[in-house]
Amino acid sequence: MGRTPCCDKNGLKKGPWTPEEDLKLTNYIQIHGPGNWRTLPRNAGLQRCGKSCRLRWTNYLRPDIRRGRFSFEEEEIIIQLHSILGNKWSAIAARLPGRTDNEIKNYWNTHIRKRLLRSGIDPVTHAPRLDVLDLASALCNRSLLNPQLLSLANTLLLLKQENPEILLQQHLHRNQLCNSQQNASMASTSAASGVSQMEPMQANGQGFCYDVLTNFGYPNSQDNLASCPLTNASVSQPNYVQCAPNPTVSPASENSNFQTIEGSFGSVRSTPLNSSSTFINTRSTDDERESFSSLLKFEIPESLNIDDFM
DNA sequence: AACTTTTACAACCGCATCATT
DNA sequence: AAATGATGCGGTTGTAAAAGT
Repeated sequence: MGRTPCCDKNGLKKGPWTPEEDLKLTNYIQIHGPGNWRTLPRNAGLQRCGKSCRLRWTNYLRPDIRRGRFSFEEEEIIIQLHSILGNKWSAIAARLPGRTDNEIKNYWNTHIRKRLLRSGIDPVTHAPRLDVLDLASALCNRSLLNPQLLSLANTLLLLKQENPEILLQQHLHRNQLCNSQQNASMASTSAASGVSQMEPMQANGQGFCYDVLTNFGYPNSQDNLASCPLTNASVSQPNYVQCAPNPTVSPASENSNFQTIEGSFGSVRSTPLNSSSTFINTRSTDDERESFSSLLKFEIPESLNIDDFM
């Protein structure tokens, strides 16, 4: 379909907005409300195109915008939502009141993405980066990863490419199991302590349950979120895969707090159900966030230039 | 102190989608 | 049904500030 430019660019100003322009736009919208962006700049006495006005308003001037740095809880939510929604910034922003899609997108690209990369997590798939990890392992001349995990991950990658339906079935089945496990866990925790530390993750009974399988399989599935507005409390930890510090496979009995991928996948660790989420969520500074990253069981050596893999 | 590089984020651009005629 | 307009979205760019040399 033919589509004309949103405005005649001749004579219209571009670039950063001045306080005077902001004032004009704000005053006009306070009186007439937002909308009619094509005619708004002329009526408001602005030498801008409507699109520019709309963006300035929605991304900066809107009174309900929550400015300032992102809290750790917000960051967690963003990571979790991104693992499911992908780069659907507006959908993510819709679940973070006061934050704009542009702001989230920028924050992702400048902070979160880099942090995930440093932690050996692929920011697109949210899965461990096998290329980096393999190389890191080789450089360090020691096995950082459970070889069975690497083998499993490779298998999953192949499965994803060749027959994604299998992973979907596994994923659906696993979510059911996961929910029941979480409910059971909450019940037992509550019974033992009287106060459940898991409660925030499961407050709505629809707690998230992400793992390697989920993210290898369907990072963009939106089904679970369509009718599920998130609160800080309803989001669990990111799906960092914890790898055994030594090459031997830890017996499941030693790590009962780790779920196993059922069926043929054996004892690969996944999202811890009752680990340190409470502890983590109390942290907020950059250094502290970095220390959270250090909780990961594998690390990328300094000698490895992550940028080469970006 | 001067210059260069990096970082952070506001703003722009082009395309997609929905609404209206 | 097709054409057009309005708005929204996501990728990308530009630039000021901060950090490094």
